[in-house]
Amino acid sequence: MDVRKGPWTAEEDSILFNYVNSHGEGRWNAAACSAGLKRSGKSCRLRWLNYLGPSVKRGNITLQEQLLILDLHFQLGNRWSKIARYLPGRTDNEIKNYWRTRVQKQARQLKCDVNSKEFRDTMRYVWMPRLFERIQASNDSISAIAIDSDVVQPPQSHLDPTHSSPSKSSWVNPHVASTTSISNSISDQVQLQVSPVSDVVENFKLIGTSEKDEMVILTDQGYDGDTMNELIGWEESLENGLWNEEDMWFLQQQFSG
DNA sequence: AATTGGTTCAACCGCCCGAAA
DNA sequence: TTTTCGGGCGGTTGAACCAAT
Repeated sequence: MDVRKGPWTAEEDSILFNYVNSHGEGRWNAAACSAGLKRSGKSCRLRWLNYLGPSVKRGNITLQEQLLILDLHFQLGNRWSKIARYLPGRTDNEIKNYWRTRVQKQARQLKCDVNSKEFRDTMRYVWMPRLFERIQASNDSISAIAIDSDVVQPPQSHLDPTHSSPSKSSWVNPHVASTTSISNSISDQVQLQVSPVSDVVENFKLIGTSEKDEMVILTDQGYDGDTMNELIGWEESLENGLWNEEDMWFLQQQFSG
């Protein structure tokens, strides 16, 4: 039998959307047949979970979400579906794509392995703290999230005419933190909306005060002068969103002395 | 205006696991 | 106990898009 592959049409989307809405999820092979879709059950499941599902959140990954992804990847590795559970509305596919297109790209530009100590330390002691600072400085601050902490992303879909753009501060699921065993991490700070106390954030506080001592922290992580120079001279990074001009200024303040 | 090279992301593939037959 | 099947997962691909030349 002929099974269609490739991009889904609006008509196929509509058929699957209506079918799942009236029959529920699961039994995807049977669903594909019953709905009259010339698609594999797998393809239907994927389309629903990654695109059509009412909880799928669209739009750019926020600073908070970036921070969560980095922190969770530290703890869980490439367990995309597990990471996705901490980011309501985001799919494992989306997170995996973010990691591959943004994070791995940074490693390539630094000419180091994404799993190397150098790169992991760069993330942990430079990139993540800067993200955290930017979150605090922006309107997306954690205090703002705390105000909205009881707001969970409402169901939405591109097929739903009432669909509105996601609220910037409504992605936090207050139920997640209570079910996670991950502790003392940024994910907890964000999920629980409490004041920052994690190791990473503590280190950031130290680094962020621009005191000379903090260079010790960084050099203790194994950076030599050349590596630091590469970091500082890494101006292409300005263009891809991970570092902004303020970041580069910050790095220069920290490392050029 | 056409071409080229890089980036993004939706979709597929292959493997694995657990439940049911 | 073995086989089959549905579903989940991580890795990979390729079309669409965009910016630079």
